[in-house]
Amino acid sequence: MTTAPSASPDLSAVPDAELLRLDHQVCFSLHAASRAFGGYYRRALKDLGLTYSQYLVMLVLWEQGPQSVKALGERLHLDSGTLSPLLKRLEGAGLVRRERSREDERSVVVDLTGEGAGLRERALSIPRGVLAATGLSLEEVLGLQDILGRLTGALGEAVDDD
Amino acid sequence: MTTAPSASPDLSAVPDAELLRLDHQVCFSLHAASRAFGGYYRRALKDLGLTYSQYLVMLVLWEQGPQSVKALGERLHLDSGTLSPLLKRLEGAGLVRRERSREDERSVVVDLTGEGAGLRERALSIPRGVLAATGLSLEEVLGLQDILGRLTGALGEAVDDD
DNA sequence: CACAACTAAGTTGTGCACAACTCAATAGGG
DNA sequence: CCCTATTGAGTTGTGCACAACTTAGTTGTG
Repeated sequence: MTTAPSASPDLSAVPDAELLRLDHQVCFSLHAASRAFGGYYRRALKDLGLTYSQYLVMLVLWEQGPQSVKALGERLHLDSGTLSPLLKRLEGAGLVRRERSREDERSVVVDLTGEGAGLRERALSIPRGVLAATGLSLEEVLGLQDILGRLTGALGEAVDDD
Repeated sequence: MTTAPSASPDLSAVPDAELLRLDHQVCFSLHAASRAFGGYYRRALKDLGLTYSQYLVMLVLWEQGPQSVKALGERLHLDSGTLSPLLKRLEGAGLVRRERSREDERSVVVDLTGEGAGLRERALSIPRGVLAATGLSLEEVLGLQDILGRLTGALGEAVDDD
């Protein structure tokens, strides 16, 4: 396959105004897709009494068991300002326990209660529905994940070295 | 090139538990990418005094001129509950004007002030930096947009017919 | 014309995301 | 050993997203 000329234009030759329009399209489509996902989950998770973000936390706990708030935050890219109140709500709902670590009193370990662990059974049917609702093939989903992962990594680095 | 067998497995043969893991990665990677984007823009837009969402609204106004809150909401997939306070803040910052339409007193038309229109010049340099920070080629960006657009559409429909 | 149905904005309440901060516990260097 | 720097959670304040609701204005129908 030869290089398609129109598919890899010299970026520096594209005028600012054109890029502003493109930017509109890109950040908008990402933002919109993320919120559309949120909307789907909001309905799917209503029965379980979970929000989208709470579901993400539960997924980590179901997969990887008890861990500190810090570890959860690293996996989910969230800080304590977001996690602390969220975990409090999960605790209030009886799904998790929070306990100060004995080895390091600064650390709080989050663990599933029996009810929290049991909720996993009811969550098992959700992903198939989501996958169907996306209308994407498995290949497309995997390709999407790959690009999104690289995007997140690159943007994170760009922010780090300010 | 022949079809790669592992790339299109029979989805119904994949166990629920496996999908719960995959699912984690899909919704999570989108969520994470969206927030990483937001983080980049937060810094890039600090000088302009805009948030990410305010920037999206300004992009629409720069491109398409004065329009009702409803029209803005349709373009951005946002409702008045989100837009009303956001527009109030933009008005407070002196970037937009809000005026009741004379033809239809229910409707409020949002228009750029001179200052708001002028801000576009300072925004012109942003997209090039973002594009560079993503580390993606223009083809990948366009492909991403395409998939995200279909995703949003499909999820929206899935939610509509509940 | 009257009045019921609908529509456009705005308000209220809940939850998430994140910056900036506090506080207590720990680790490390002199 | 002390004491300074760092770390882990949590709190506070701001803004976004959205459901549910209110209010005012418009449309359509009998």
